[in-house]
Amino acid sequence: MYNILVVDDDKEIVNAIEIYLSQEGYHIIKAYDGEEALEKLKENEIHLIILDIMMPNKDGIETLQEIRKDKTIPVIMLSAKSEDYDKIAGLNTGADDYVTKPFSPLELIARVKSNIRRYVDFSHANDTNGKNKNQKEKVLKTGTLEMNDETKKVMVDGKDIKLTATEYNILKFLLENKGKVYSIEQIYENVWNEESYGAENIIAVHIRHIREKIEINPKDPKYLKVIWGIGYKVEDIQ
Amino acid sequence: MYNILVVDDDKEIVNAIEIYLSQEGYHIIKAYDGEEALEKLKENEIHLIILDIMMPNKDGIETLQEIRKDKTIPVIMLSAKSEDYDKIAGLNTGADDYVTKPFSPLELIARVKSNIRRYVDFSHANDTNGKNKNQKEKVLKTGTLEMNDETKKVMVDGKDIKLTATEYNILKFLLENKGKVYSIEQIYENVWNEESYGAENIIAVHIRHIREKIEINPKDPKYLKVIWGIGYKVEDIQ
DNA sequence: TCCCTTTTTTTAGGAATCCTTAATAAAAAA
DNA sequence: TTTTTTATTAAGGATTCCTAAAAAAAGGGA
Repeated sequence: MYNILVVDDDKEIVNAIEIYLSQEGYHIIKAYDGEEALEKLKENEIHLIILDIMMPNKDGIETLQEIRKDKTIPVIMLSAKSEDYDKIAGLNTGADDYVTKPFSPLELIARVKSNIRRYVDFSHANDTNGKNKNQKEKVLKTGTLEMNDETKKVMVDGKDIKLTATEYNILKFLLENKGKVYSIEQIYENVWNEESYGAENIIAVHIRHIREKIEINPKDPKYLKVIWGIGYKVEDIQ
Repeated sequence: MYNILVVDDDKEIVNAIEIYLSQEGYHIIKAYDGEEALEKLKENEIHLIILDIMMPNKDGIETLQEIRKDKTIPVIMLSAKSEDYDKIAGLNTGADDYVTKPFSPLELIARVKSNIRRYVDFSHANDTNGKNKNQKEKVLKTGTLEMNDETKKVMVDGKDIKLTATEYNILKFLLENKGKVYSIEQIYENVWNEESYGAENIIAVHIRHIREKIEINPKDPKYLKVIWGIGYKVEDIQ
């Protein structure tokens, strides 16, 4: 079975997580600060890490950066509700997912399962060719539209495009899944990490802004297309 | 259908909740304190729990902690007005959601549905073999008719077909069950997720539209056939 | 901290597209 | 032929999407 490293200075939370996840058949290894986490990571074979952001000694973001120097295992960040700055910082430094406290046990379980599945699926899928798919593709591309997720630069026809954070995230999500059609709800839930609740126009507005920036003729989009009654997609162009 | 355990010492509230939720097709099991709740939980297969925080004998938080020792089903906490301390305490001890009293029936129903959708529908689907059973086959096919449910593309003889959302859903339903014959009522109920109520022509109209798009000769359909007096089917062709 | 700028969300109106209804025609069964 | 069932057609009414602009929130610099 899989070993999960749980890192949080709040012992109650660590214990609670242990209860939830061990019921699902995972084996839990605990750490209470960043330093300890790095030690445990060396000593054990870990398949996934749950990492709190606010911690003494070495906080979650620093710890994550250390981890990422030589590991690509999935990391789920834990952050207190309102510190969404941390969310972004965490995600930009290599987290695979995040969960806000207080969190629902089932949500945590779902995310753990999903991240493990993705990780395991990918690592089995590509023994043959040299490229490691665990390292997510950093440059996303369709037609003449390019997005470099490391530098956060977006280009169309070789020209720089300046997107806002939200616009970037929406485009990134659709570009990572180019060709596939997603409903407004799905887009919202994937980009905001929250349940969508009547947030339909928000997407429409951002879509329009993105189109204004990446499309030659926003009224007849080449990349960001609507599938009437179903959702949106980014066209997959060779 | 789903069984919901409702726990509150106020019988009126329990009865009110029963009325709301049974109208939505849920089966309600009642308990009036924490001890009773734990008993009912042992005796029945419960899919979701609605749990009041303030109760005699054993309060909601204690009860929740007991539950969490060996169950991971979704729990929605009920808390009086503004005691948001309880909310947080409840969530940190493993609640998945909470609703404050007084609550609107619609809000409660929405949260129940959302929690069941997120955590119950999917959880049992992929235990046995590697493949997720909920993940239906992505590409549906019969003869030269192909449907890709990820890209929402439909092709006949290699040519793109543009269907509307409803047409797509009808064809998808019949294609997922190719060869089988469904009555107009069954098609309506499966595609609209509502009781069919004399809405017979609707299907006929859509069927005609689909035929116009996918059939060479709509009057003598090759794929979408009528079984006179019984219903429609999509022919299963190798 | 406050102010200014930028970004995000909300609101509202209009436009495009699709769904449903209803009426009639055609086909199959009785 | 009569009855029942399905097919066809066309027009409102309803959805869904687009657009603009203003309000609200977030970010940045003094």
